[in-house]
Amino acid sequence: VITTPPDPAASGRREPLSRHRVVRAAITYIDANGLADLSMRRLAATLGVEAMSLYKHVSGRDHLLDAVVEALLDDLHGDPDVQPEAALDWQDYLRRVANGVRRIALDHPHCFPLVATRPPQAPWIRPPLRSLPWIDSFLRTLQLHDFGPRQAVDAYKAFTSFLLGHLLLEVAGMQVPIAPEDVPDRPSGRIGYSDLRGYAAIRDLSELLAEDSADSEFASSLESLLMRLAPLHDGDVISEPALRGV
Amino acid sequence: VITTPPDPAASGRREPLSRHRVVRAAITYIDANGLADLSMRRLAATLGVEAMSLYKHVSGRDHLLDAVVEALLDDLHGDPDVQPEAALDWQDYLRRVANGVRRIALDHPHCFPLVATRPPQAPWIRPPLRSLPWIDSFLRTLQLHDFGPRQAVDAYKAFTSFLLGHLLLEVAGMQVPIAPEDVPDRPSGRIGYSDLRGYAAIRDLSELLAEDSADSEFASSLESLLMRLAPLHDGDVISEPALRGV
DNA sequence: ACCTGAACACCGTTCAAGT
DNA sequence: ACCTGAACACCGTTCAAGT
Repeated sequence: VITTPPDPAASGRREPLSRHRVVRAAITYIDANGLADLSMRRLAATLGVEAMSLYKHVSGRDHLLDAVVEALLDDLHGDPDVQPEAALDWQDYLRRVANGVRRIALDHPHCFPLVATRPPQAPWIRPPLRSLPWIDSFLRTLQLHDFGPRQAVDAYKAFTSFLLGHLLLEVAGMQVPIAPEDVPDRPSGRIGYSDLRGYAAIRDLSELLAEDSADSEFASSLESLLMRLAPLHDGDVISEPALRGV
Repeated sequence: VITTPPDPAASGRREPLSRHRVVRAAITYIDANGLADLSMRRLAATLGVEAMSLYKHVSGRDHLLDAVVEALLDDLHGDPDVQPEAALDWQDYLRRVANGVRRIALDHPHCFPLVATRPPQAPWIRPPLRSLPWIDSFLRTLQLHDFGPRQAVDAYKAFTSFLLGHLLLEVAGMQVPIAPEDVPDRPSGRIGYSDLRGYAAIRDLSELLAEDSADSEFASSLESLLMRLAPLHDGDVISEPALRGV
């Protein structure tokens, strides 16, 4: 279960255990063993230290999990692919951000539920685009591309709903527990073909249901969102229906 | 913290504590005290019983939480508003189901994260439409309204993504913890206006961001999804873009 | 048949004590 | 200054014992 052995006789045995090192170790641990297995005691063991030492750097389990989320978002925010300057137009920018967030989800499937579901620090912060730097550059970039204030905010809302729904379901489809606290293996209670007696519609469509269409689903749903946002931006694409006031 | 007192001298003191009663008590407890506060011991106290008695009926905390989800979905599945026969056409059916699921979310904001994030029992099951009866009637109803097998499944996927993203964010915006395990109150770490120094775009748009547009956002995004699904159904509405193959 | 007391192996977190 | 041992108040879960 332990990922890294306590590092008993490594070179610099007394590396002073910074906050950064604790958070990084947590990400590694979650990626390897799942969120359900993470405890302060076990994480500490990974670092060759006792649980109580962690409290000098993270002030509690909850704050540690928040720090994990922040670290992942900061990594992405620094990615050259998602810099406003890298984008040709606003559609290109949204595609880059969308694919960047999706990369977090696919690279850290055990961590993503945390990004998606940790309670935001303010009611207007919407996962998964949930750090102040992200929200600020997102809004600023759209306005740079001629979105008005209301349009930029509407786009933020629609875009985050889209990302959250798709990516949480994509990660769930990888059979990673979505709920942070969950047990990773549920050998019992798993539904098999034989449980579908009485559910003819499901049985008839079972191959289609099981088909992994996450890639094309994500892409086409994103394009559909871009089309929906276009009339927001300027009236030249489609006049009906407007996003507002339905 | 305790909702219902242990019922010390009520009429039928020896009501025999069925599975149904345990699950119902759990829903009541979560609605009142939040998911974070639910423990087997505390729930038992609510029923005037010791924790160990619960295990005769629910086989563990995880199964109890699954049973809560199932109960909420079963309630909705029995609602006359969402019966296939009640719907005028497929758009009307999807609107009814969407609003039904939204009602669960708004009536039980502390429970909904469970519906959204409990690991599904099979990879092709997509929260929040996650019970076999629901999936079966959903697919059957769409096919009744001339959706082909592939179109029905695509609609299931797009519809669930839409519901999950919107409703999870709407509930989060009510400041209910999204993550099942979380502490409900975080007095520290809450972002206020003064923390926005350096984030001019956020500060400029703060009233728009804080505006509660959940109703219109849900409605207009739903209409947008219906438009997107229409060409799937038959070619008569819009020819471009098709959902598939983008 | 139904419920419970006591116990087990864990948690997160605290604080005075060690080095 | 940094880490730890021991302790506290909890968990979920088990099992033999009570009624």
